Amino acid sequence: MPAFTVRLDSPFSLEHTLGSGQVFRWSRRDEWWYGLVADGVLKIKQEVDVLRCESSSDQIDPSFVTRYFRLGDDLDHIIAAIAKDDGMTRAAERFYGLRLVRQDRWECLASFVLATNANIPRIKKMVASICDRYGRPFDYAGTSYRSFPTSRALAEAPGSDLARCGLGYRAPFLKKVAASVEDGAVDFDAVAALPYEGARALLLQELFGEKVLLGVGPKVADCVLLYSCDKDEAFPIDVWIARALARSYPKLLPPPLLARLRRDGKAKISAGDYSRLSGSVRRWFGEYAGYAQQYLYMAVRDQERA
DNA sequence: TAGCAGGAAAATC
DNA sequence: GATTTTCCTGCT
Repeated sequence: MPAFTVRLDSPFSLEHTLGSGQVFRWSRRDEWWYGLVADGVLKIKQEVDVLRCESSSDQIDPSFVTRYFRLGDDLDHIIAAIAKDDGMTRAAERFYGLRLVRQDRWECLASFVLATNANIPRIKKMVASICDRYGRPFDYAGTSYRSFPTSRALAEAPGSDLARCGLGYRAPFLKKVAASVEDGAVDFDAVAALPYEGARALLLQELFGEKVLLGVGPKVADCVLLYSCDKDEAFPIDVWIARALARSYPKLLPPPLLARLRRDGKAKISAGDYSRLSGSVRRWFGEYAGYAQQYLYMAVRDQERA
C-alpha cells in the first residue's frame, strides 16, 4: 500500500484537471479523488503545493503521478502562448492549473469510441459497465475494483455479450477497434512518434486499413492524439466547442458553418468543415491549441451551468 | 456533400 | 411521463 507525496513546483489544480471531461474513471469521495489508472487505484488529494497520494501498486509512484498529470509541462509558458485574446485570458485565469492528462492510449481510444452521442455521466456508465464485465477484479483497502479491460478481452468478447453493456450501436465499433489494437494493426508508438498531422493520418489509416466500420472519425482521433499521444496541437471539436467558437471566435469558422450554427446551435459539422475549422483554430492558438480547447471547454460548461 | 439513422440514458419540460 | 438532447460516425 504505497503512500507518498509529490511536491508541486509549478501551477496545478487537481480539481479543474479531473473535472474537465478528459477522464472517465475518476470519482471524488470526501476530499479525496479515486482514480483507476495503470491497472490499479490512485487515491489523491491536493494540499496547495503538495499532492498526497496512496496507491494499490508499486507502479503507481511519484514518477507515475508526475507523468500522468504532465506536471513537467511549463504551464505558464503554455498559457502565455494560447492567451491571445480576452476570452482565453479569462478562461486561463478562472481555471488556472488545469492540465491535460496523459492517459493510457488503448483506454483513451476505447473510451472515446463510446463517447459518441452521449453525455459524460452516460460515458462513465458505459465505461464502468465494460470494466465490470471484462476487467480484472482486485481489492484495495477493503473495496473491490476492476481494471480497464484489455483489448484482447474486448476483441474476444461475443458481440451479443458486449451488447449487453448498454453500449447500443457502439458495441460492434468497440469490438472491431479492440481487434485492430490486439492484432497490431494499430501501432500507438508509431503514431505518437510523428508530428500531429502525420500522426492523425497514420492513426486513421491504421484504423481504416481493414476497411471495416470503426467508429473513429476526426473528433475521436483528435481526442486520442491529445489525451494520450502528446499531440498538443490536436483540437477536438465537439458540439460544445463548436458553439463556443461560433460565439467567441466567429472569424475562425467557415462562413457557411457559422451561419448554420447561428441558426441552429446543434447543426452537424461535416468532415470538410471539421478539417477547415481544425486548421484555423490550430493556426490561431498555435502549438498548444489542445490546451486552449480544454480551457474553452471548461469556460463554456461553466457558462452553461450559470 | 448534405441528410439521415443509430440506441440508450440524461436532461428538460 | 413524454420529449428533447446527448463531447459523432458511417451510409446513402
